[in-house]
Amino acid sequence: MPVRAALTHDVVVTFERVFGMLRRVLPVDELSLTAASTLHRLELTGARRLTELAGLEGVTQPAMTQLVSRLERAGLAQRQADPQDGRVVLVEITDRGRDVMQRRREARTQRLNDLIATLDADDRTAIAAALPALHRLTELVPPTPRDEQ
Amino acid sequence: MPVRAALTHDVVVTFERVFGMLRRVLPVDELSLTAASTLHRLELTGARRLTELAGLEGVTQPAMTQLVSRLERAGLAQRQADPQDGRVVLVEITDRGRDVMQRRREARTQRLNDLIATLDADDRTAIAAALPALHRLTELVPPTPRDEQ
DNA sequence: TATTGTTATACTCTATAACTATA
DNA sequence: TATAGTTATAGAGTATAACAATA
Repeated sequence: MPVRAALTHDVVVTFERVFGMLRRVLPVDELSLTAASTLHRLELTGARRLTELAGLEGVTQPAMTQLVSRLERAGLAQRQADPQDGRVVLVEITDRGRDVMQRRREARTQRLNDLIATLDADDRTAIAAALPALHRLTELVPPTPRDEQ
Repeated sequence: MPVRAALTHDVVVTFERVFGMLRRVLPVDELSLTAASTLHRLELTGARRLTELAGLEGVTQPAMTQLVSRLERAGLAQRQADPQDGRVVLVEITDRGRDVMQRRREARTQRLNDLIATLDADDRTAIAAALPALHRLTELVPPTPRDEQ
C-alpha cells in the first residue's frame, strides 16, 4: 500500500526531527533516558523484579543492576528482598524518586509550553487531535520483547 | 491559559511515551543519537566547521572532535582543511555515510510501518494530519542555542 | 591576544564473560 | 543443574581543563 508506506516514511522523518528538537530543548536533568523510563514504570506499576525491569527497558541484567545501584545511591529507588524467593531483588521507587519525576515533568512541560504557545490554533488543534492515536501507537509495542527469546 | 497548559502536559507525556516506544522498537544500529543527527545535518547542508557542528548539536568542542574521529574511523565522515583559514577543520559526510543513513531510514521505516499498519484509519489520519504541525514545532527551536552564549 | 581544534583526564552508561547465591 | 543477581572488564560518549597551532 503506497499511501501507508509514504505516511510511515513521513512519520519516521518527523519523529526524528521531534527527537532532535526535544534533545536540544529539554535538559536531561541528571536522569538518563533509561533511568527516567525505569522510574516512570516503577511509578505506574509499583515494585518489579530486577530482571523483569531489564527486559522491559531493553537493557541487559548487569546494566540494570548498575542502574538500580545508581538510583539507590541517589535515593530515587530502593531494593527489597522477595520473601518468596531469596534470589529475587524487588525494586521500587522512593518518595524522593516520585518528587524528582514530578519536577522533571513540570520543567519539561514549561519548556515545551513556550514553543507550543507560538504555534497557531490550527496546528495546536492538529497536535491535540493526534495525541490519542499516538498513545495507541505506543501501546502496540509488545511490552516485554526479551521475554520471548 | 489553562487549555494550552493542559495540552502541553499531554504533549509531554505522549512524546515521552513515543520516545520510549521508539527506543525499544528502533535499533540504534551502531549510531548514537548525536552521531545520527550530525550525519543527517551533514547530508542536508554539506561540509561544516567542527565548532559549528558542536554548537548545532549542543555538545562541547572536544566531544565533537571525538565524535568526528569516530565517524572518520568508521568511514562515515572525513575532515578537510579550510584553504582560507589554517585553524579550521571542515567536516563532510562520505558516500558510505550517505549509504548508512539511507539504510538506517529504510530499516526504521519498515519497523514503524508494521506498527502503524495496525492502527485504524482514523488514527492514521489523525497522525498524518499532525505531521505538518509537528514539523513546524521543530522549526521553532533556535538552531544554534550555544552561539549566543 | 583571540580563535580553532586536540589532548588529558574523569565519569556515566552500556555490553559480554565470569562469578556467587539460591532454588 | 537452572535461575537471579553481582562483579570484572572494556568501550562509547560526554564534560572540564590544559595545551598547540594559527590568525
